[in-house]
Parts: sequence; C-alpha cells; structure tokens
Amino acid sequence: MENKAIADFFTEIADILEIQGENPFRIRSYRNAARTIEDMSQSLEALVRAGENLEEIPGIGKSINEKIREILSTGKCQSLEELRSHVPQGLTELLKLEGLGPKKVKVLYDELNVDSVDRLEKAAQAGRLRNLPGMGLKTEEKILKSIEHYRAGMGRFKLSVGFQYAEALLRHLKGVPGVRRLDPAGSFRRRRETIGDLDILAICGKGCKVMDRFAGYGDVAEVLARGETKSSVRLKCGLQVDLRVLEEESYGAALHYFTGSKAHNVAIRERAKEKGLKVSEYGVFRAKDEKRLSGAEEADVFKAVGLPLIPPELREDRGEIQAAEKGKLPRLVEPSDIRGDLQMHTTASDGKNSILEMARKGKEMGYAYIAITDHSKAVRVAGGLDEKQLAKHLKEIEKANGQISGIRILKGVEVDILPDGSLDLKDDILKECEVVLASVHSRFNMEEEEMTRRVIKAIKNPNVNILAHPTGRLILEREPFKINLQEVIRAAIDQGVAVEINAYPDRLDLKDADARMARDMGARLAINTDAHSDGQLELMKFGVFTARRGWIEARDVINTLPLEKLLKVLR
DNA sequence: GCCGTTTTCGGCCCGACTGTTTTCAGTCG
Repeated sequence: MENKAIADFFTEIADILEIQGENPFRIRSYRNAARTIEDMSQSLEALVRAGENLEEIPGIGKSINEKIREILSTGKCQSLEELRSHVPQGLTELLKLEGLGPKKVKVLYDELNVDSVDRLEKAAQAGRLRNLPGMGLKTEEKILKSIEHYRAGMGRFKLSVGFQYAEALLRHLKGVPGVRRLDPAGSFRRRRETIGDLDILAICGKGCKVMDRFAGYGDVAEVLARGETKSSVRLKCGLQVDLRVLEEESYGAALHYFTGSKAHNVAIRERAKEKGLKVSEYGVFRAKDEKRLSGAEEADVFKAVGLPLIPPELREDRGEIQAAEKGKLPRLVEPSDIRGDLQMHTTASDGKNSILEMARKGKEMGYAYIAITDHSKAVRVAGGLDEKQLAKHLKEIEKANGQISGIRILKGVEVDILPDGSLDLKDDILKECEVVLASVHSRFNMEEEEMTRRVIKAIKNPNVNILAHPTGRLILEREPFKINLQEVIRAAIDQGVAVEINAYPDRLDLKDADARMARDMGARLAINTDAHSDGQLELMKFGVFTARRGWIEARDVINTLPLEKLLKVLR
C-alpha cells in the first residue's frame, strides 16, 4: 500500500474526531502522523517488511504504529470503521470547503441532516442556513461561493504558474510610490512544487496607495477582503493573493512567520518557549513581561532560538532545525553552480529550435556545455530518431561545434526504455554519444516489481549515463508510475548512472523528498531542463529549487562540474 | 496521541479576521 493511502486513514480519523469535538491535541497527533507519512520517501510497507521499528519515526508512537500495521495487513482500520459508524462519510468532505470547519459541519448535520456538498448547496439555496445558530445571511452566501470554488477544482497551482502571476503582480506593485520593500512569502518562497495561494509582504511609507493599487490590479476577479494592513483578492485564474503591509520593526518576524511551513513555525515557537521567549509574527519577545527583543530581520528569529538562518526551502520540519543546531545544514546548490544542461530537444525530434539556437541560448546563460538529446524512434509522436537518423544528427552536432565558440555541444540522445527493459537503439550508436539519457515513455501502468526490473535492466546497459524523469509523473495531472525507487537508485549507484531531477515545471521528477533520499543513499544527480525550445533553458531554476528542497549540494550534481571532469564522469 | 538532560504525567504555538454576537466562537494560516 502507498504511503499516501495510509496517511489518508489518519487524515480521516482526524477529520471525524474534529467534528466530534475531540481533544485538539489528539487530533493534531493524527494530522502530524499523516503529514509525516505522506512526506516520507521510503515506503512504510517496505519498512514494516524489513522489520523496522516505526516508533522511531517522530510523530509515530505506539497507537499509530499499531494502526499502520493493522492497515497494512487488513487494508482496514477498526477504529476508523467505528468512527465512521457515528459520522457519515460526506461530512469530512464538507471540511474541505473554505470557511467551513468542524463546528459548523456538525451543526449542519445535526440541524438539517446535511451530509454532502450537494445537500449543503440545496439547503443554502433554499435559505435554510441563515437561521442556524452562529450562521447568518453572509455565511450562507459564503458557503455557496465556496462550493462553486470547490467544484471548479481550483485547488493548487504549479509553482511555475505561480511565478508568472507573482512576477507580473510584483512589477505592478513595485512601481507604487512609498513601497519600500516587497517580498513573496508562503509556499511560493519555500519553492514547493505547487502553491495554494500567494502571500506578499510589504513595508510602505505613510499615505502609500499600495492597497488601492492591489485591489485595482487588472487581473483581479474579486476582492475578498480589503483592510489597512491586509487585503485578499482572487485573480481571474482562481489564484488567491494576500497582501500584508507591515511595520519595519516586525518585518523579519512576519517574513519568517508567513513563509512557514506551519510545522516549522510550530517547532520554532516551541523552541522559543523553552528559552523563555515568545515568537510571533510581530517579533521576538521575552515571555515574562512581553518585552520586545528583536524582529526586524528574519535572522533575528533564528538567532533568538540559537540557530543560523535556515533557507526557506528547508523549512518543513523535516530535520532542518536539528541540522541547524548541529551546524550541519547543507550548503544548498545555487542556480549559479550549474555549468550546463544535459537534456534538451531540437527540431530533429519534437523541439522548436535548432542545435545552434539551443547552443547560443546556453552560452547566453553562461553555460560551459549543453547536451543535445533528442528522442529515439520508439517515441513516434515526438518524431524520435532511428539509428541512421541519429548518426546523421550526431554529425550535425559536430558541425555545430565548429560554428560556435565558448560552449561545448555534447552529442547525446534520450533513448527509450522499452517495456522489457531493453533500449530502442543499438549499442553501436549509443557508444557514439557522449550523453545517453534513458527514460520510460510508455506502459506506465505496470506493476511495481515489473517496472522496477524494467528500469534496472535499462540502466545496466553500460552506455547509459543518466536515468531521466525516473517516476514519469506530471504534477497535478499524472501520478508517478509504480516503481521501487530505492532499488532503482541503488542500481544506479552501482552502475555509475546519475539520476535526474527533471526541471521541467510539469515534472520536477525526482521530486524533493525522493531527491533527498537519493542523495542520502549517495547517488549522483543531474538537473536538466528537458527544454523543447531555447527559452525553456531558463526553466533550470525550477530544478534547482527542487534540488534545494531535497537538501542537495553542488557536489551532488554532475552538471556543476567543469567540462573535463564531467566528461570523465560520463565515461 | 505523542513526547521527555528538569518530566512516564501533563503539557502540547500564536494571533487576526469574520460574522455573529452583546463579549465571543469558529476558522484560518
């Protein structure tokens, strides 16, 4: 069973307990466990099979350990079944609606027997909510809006989409007279692969019209709240954006607070409390008399609890605080560490630009090298090359090298891994390539064992240098295929094959947690854009973000090496 | 339910906003 499926059990338990008004800390335990399990890169099922003690995982104690084992062996959880018999299943879905929490859901069910989104909609339309205790006309309207939003499925946005909206909006706001500072925070700043909303913080002078300018932005569909220090809007695309205007003296504390993650903030605050301090978005205070100690800079918060500044990408409460304490934070890879890009396509297969155009763009980006890696013949829809066409294409690459200076164009190919694990080009031609990426583009629905065997067989081919987009997922669109990544990565290490972090924003594959596992196991990584046009070489930053979230350093990444060293590694 | 160089019991982060209220509960981040 997948970790996600196990985590869902605990989320549902927490939801039901919440509706029943149970002890909030008990509920938090279940939520923490669900989050921990979902974020883990190792499979719980495998850990149990290997006889590991799950209670060593923070947040998992005796009770949850037992439940996990029960779920794995029976596919069910008796206490959840018991809870479900008291609370209909539709109620937990209602919690997903904005503005509806456990208390209101309980009232709706007790008073009106509402146990589904549909029934709630009908009740609201009939005006039956406004007379319930604690609700009124506005609640009724808000619920109808939430239902509309929920149905539209406008949940999360890819980080790259968030970037487009954020950059345009920030440009719009920066021009406002009196704006002194402007920073996006939240999951956007932590560079999560998807964002739910966008938080922007600002420092402004007196009489600054930034709130007016914000509410009047051309892309705004709806103003949700409009105040002196906080406003919220929903853009036409559905993305909610919050703007907060802050005082200079508390800006750092606010930036820390609004960057999150929530779990990281909780851990920092607990730590502050142990030291007799209180940390809030307004600053660092002495607990006994509320005396303000600091808060203007983000580093103040960390300093107060005896830590160095932790990069936003690591703030997920996944060990970063412990690492910081021991002075063992990784020196995360930076975009400027990247010396080349080892996956891209040209007009020879499904790309939009020529070899030389890609090289010119690579040079403009300051790269020492790029690899041209068009598709192989199995990927027909992408115009993949057969042996003969590839041989000709490699000659073209050689020729292009003579037509540009200051950057080396490496001869490469993205060869397809066939369902039986063989490669769809002959070894003779693969030998001619300096960079061979192998990847899966078909038969995604195999069972885990078969897929694992397939990929391992492919990377055992001595011509393969890089395993490209190892799980085949498309963010918000396609689940990763089933594969035992640990085994695959172990094989890659044995074979000297690098594992890719595909920077294409729809992929980000390996994802952050998997990349971290690969690094911990000792794998070499490659961060490549998979660009299909010259402009897409700029997408490298998204791969670097993912790598940073995976605790990866420059030395873990082969395309941070100078050309000569890279060629040695590839051989 | 989890956790522990002060603790195996008694804690468990903190504040704002909204809409409903005559002083606050519910929700959110």
